[in-house]
Amino acid sequence: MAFTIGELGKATGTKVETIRYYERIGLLAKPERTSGNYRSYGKAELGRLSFIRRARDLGFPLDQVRALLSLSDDRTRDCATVDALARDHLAEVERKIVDLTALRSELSALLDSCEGGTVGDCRIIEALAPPATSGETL
Amino acid sequence: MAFTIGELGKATGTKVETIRYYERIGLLAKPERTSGNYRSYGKAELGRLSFIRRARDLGFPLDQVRALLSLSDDRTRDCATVDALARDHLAEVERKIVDLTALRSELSALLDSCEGGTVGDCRIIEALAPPATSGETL
DNA sequence: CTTGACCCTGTAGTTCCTACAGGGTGCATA
DNA sequence: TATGCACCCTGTAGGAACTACAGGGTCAAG
Ligand SMILES: [Zn+2]
Ligand SMILES: [Zn+2]
Ligand SMILES: [Zn+2]
Ligand SMILES: [Zn+2]
Repeated sequence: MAFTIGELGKATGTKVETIRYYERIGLLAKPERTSGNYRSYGKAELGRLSFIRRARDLGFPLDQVRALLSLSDDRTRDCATVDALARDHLAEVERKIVDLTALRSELSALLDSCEGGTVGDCRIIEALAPPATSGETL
Repeated sequence: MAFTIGELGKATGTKVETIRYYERIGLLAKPERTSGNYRSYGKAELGRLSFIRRARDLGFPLDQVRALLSLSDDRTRDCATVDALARDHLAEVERKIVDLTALRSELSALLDSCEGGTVGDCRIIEALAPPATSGETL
């Protein structure tokens, strides 16, 4: 029924240092200690850390995880805030996908255009170098 | 013909602090100084900083930018190394797109499944909470 | 001559961990 | 009992790529 920090880590896929870090920043409460000053965790902490990890896996940053945790405490409240948080995060993920997709096109166009040869002829370098105002070496 | 740091920043879309940062980490050489100890830049620095910025905009991390810069110096060399760098980076971008796309599906499925109501019924919270081993509040 | 925009240095903060260094603790084994 | 060894403790620093002060100088205009 009681875990050491290492066991809690194994159970949740979290490194020991990360758990201590979460404690330091107040995301996890300070747990009880054994006589030998080891942290001692129970089911409640396991649940809380699992929650945190799943939210992190979904890409929520820690401050949003914090918000989700405190929202989830009051089960009678309207879930609109939770949903808004998730919607915001989804929008952010979508923005990143758009950005990266544009990047991918640029990069692959660059790669397609390079035909090998010397750096002097490489289209990738050429694309990076500033527009030739007059013909001299960088 | 000579720019202040602010002018160089405006010309390249770079914050002044970022330029000083690049200098500190050796990505830009220490420029000349005016009598009043202001940094003074010329065309060459403008070109180099533009190169850096474009590479950054394409998502290359600074150490790869550094590598690209030093590769671009020797224009007679084979461009295979440049191309390999770009290919690696493209692969990385593609990995991120895959990850984010999976994330997007998960998030939007979650959002679709929530029908409003209280936090107690919210599917988003439910999906984050650990599998109910017995029915108690977190 | 004063105001304001700009510049200088140096340091600390951001995000989310991760990695030591320099110690204790707990359990098995020889 | 001594000795490993795996694990735990605290506290601090690093890493990526900036960003933001604080506490000053400099320069051009009015
Ligand atoms: Zn987000
Ligand atoms: Zn090439
Ligand atoms: Zn990359
Ligand atoms: Zn909901």
